[in-house]
Amino acid sequence: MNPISVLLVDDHLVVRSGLKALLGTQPDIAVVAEAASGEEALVAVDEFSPAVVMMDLAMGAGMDGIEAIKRLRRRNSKQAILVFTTYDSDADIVRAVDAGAMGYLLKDAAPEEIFAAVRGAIQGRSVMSAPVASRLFQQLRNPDEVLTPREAELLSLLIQGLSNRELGKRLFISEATVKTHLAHIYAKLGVETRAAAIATAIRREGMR
Amino acid sequence: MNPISVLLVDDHLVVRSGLKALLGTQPDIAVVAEAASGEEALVAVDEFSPAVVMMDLAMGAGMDGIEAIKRLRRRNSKQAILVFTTYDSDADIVRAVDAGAMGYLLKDAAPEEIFAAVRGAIQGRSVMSAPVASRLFQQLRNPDEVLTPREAELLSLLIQGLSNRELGKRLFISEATVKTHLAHIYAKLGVETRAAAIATAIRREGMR
DNA sequence: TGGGGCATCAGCCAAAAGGTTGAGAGACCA
DNA sequence: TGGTCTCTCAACCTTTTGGCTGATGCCCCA
Repeated sequence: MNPISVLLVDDHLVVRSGLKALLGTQPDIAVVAEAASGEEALVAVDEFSPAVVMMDLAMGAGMDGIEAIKRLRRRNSKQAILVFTTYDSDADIVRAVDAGAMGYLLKDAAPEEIFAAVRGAIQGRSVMSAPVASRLFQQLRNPDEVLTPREAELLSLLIQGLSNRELGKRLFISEATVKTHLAHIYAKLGVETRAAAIATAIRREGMR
Repeated sequence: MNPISVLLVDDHLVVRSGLKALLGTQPDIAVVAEAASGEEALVAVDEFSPAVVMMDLAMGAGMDGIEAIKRLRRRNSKQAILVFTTYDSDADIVRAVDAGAMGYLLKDAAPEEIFAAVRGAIQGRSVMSAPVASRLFQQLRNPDEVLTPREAELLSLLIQGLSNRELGKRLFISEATVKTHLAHIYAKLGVETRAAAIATAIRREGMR
């Protein structure tokens, strides 16, 4: 049986070589190529046709991981794509799955978890880190936590640091309405203050 | 000549093993121990007395890198401490240098840069990544905008969404003092509200 | 046709945050 | 030794925010 060929995509050299060293301990897994950006990843896939692509999402410059996943998917290529990243933001998870990722691993995952994900990927099994899975389940269980379009619009201005008065002017609504929306947003985000909402939104939701 | 003994501190296994593999290519550098948290780092320093400690700042749980650096410094230990982290926020840099770090490297640094930093560290030379250096230079040009260590510490908690009361409790100071610090931070960041400060800090400073 | 969700607004009150001024203690440095 | 910086705290006042209740109009859809 041939070993499973893997392409590593991460802009950090140390992460790539760490992952390579780790995967190298498994006889049935072989790292055949590395890439430091989305662009490089596309080229490497063409050249090496790996069975599995392990992809970081946040790449320093150029094409990010999500975009790279989308482009790979658009080619009808048969690689299984695993996201391997540091953060488990709801927005990132949703976007990655939507783009066509097969699994979602966090960088602090145990080695066995990583091996299992690679082996599972080529069999069409979806493996994800526990925190990631629990976030997904939570979203399924609590659909009420989804922001309405107007709330999302307000939130996107809120995280710019605007006051209630400014939000009202910008959205052509009264301060009272702003406060109503904010109360709903806080409830959905599970916070009590505007400061926490901003912090949570920027981090957890990946908003900028 | 004995090789330079190095302790790696990072909560991510792949980063540790990547860094270990990288440093292993240099005959004059030897990784003698690894730690996954601040607590482990303190124990490992006692046990192995490394010449250089490479420390991540954001540790998943428990004591963070800054606190670990402070405690090492308090012991009069002679280790040179290098920060090795993903982000180059002004506040983190200020806090790390203040805590007693010898150098500040980013995880996407070139191997040569990392080797040079380790070798420089034991000679008392301070080596830092280019983006970090340029931030420091910019701070030198605009000294009025540089946060003091205490302000940086406060800001790092502020962007977690804490209230004034919580900030006070966490830092063992009164709310009055918190408000004084906040006023100074706002002035330095060029904002007027806490919301804007959080938004600015997270974006401009790359803070998380 | 009657809910239900969404967006809008008002008023009231309590809590939190922000602006200002002033001040003391300790560190550092010229 | 005097000046400057940092960190600490207080009192006072204004503005902003948050919590609550209740209400209207609209649209969709069962």
